[in-house]
Amino acid sequence: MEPQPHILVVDDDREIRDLLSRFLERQGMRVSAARDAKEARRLWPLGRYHLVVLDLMLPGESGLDFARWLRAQDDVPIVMLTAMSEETDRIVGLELGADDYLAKPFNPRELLARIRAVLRRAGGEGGGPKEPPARAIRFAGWTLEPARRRLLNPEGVEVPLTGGEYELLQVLVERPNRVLTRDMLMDLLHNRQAGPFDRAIDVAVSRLRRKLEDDGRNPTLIKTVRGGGYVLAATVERA
Amino acid sequence: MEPQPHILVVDDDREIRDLLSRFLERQGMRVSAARDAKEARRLWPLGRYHLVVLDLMLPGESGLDFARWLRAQDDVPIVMLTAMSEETDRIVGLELGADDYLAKPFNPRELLARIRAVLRRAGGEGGGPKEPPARAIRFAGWTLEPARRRLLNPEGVEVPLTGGEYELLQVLVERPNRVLTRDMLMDLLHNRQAGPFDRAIDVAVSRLRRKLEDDGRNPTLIKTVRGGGYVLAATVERA
DNA sequence: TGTGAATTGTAACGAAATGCAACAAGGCGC
DNA sequence: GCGCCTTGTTGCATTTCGTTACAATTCACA
Repeated sequence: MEPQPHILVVDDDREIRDLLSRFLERQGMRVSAARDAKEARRLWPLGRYHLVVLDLMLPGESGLDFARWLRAQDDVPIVMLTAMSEETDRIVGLELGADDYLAKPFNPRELLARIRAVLRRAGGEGGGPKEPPARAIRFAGWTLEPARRRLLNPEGVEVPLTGGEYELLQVLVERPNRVLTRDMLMDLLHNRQAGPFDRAIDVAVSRLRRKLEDDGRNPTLIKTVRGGGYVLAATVERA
Repeated sequence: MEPQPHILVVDDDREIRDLLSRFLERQGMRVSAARDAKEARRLWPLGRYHLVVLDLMLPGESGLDFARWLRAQDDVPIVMLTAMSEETDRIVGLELGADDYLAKPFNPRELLARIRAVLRRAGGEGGGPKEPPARAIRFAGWTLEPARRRLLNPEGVEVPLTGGEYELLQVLVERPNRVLTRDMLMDLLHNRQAGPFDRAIDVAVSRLRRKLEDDGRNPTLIKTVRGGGYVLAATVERA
């Protein structure tokens, strides 16, 4: 296991700084806090931070500007906090390179979960065994190359996949012979819940099937489980 | 065959603990319950649990942390219960190694189904080696391939089965020469009870028989036990 | 053995779930 | 701003499966 993750919290609200410091430290992390971008800039070279929790609404220089500066320094993961729950803000933040986003007021526990998720994704935290194995994955003649994020057909020719199609296939391939409900797929792919009449997953599967040359009327690879979801019906092996 | 699975339920809601205890015990499982992580930790060494049902939202130490601890102890399967809003937690949970999850409020029957699925996937309990690779199953010349979710006739040609037909056949093949009542089949296939005039199973068997070229008037493979149910009359061997 | 009640087999029907083409909204590069 | 690409939505065709109806079979019992 990695030593302690070291977190930098940047927020002008003293109460939040203290709360987060206590809470995250109790969870086994080291925490430093800054009240604004200026102070954060001063702290930055003094420690090796694994992740920055950044309030967007800061006095003086905005959190977005500071995030931009951070990005220029290093690719440290950033989790943004903001009072505005507008989707656009989220987009702006994510485009800027934030790794996740949380609207205020937030549940510390949820922030913790996201911090951990981001750290794990960043490959920090002990290089857990859950890291994306960059090895090629073979199933039913096909090859999925996570390293290159591409799919090769049995003849070894690349079949172009869109981002969404790749993600879906990856999720399926990681759980072969297991029925994945639409809910789960929605969760794993988009972090959101499926509405009652949501057909997005069906359509995504349909599109993926076509690229895999799998006939939806009589599928071989991605089987439908009526009332259940979908299963990858194949044995997968990691090269 | 299998000893009683022993389940540990960790949830702070007394009503849920009681409900699950009663329900799962009625399904032939042994159940222990804990109200929080602390109590669960105390119970852990006292029993050999085959599976843990874990609420993510616990007072004191979070379910996520407890799951992490559990993982460090043992690779016991975990099924998580989550509130709808904890989307991130669900993701983190799965990444952490939970084997499945269910959003609250949940249907006990559905939980039961998932528990069974996870136990089955965990490959016979008792801490045997992991996941016996789903081998092909042969009976009376026919071959059922769980890995590909398909059926081959004695000539080796695939006979397309619908999802329901496949499930039914799988259930039968896993219990050869054993009479399965309609109730049992209904339970195993749909997690629900058969109504008094429920003919769904009969019709399903009829449809499956046709694909297996088994004459309903004089069946060879799937025999009818009047007043009882159905039996797969064949010796099965796993390749 | 004959008779009626139960039970089972299965064709037919229809509600619900799924496949997917067509459309639309938004992102991205120019 | 203007297309191209990606992806969600909608509508409709198709498939699946439960229900119903009725015929065939079995059983109890005279």
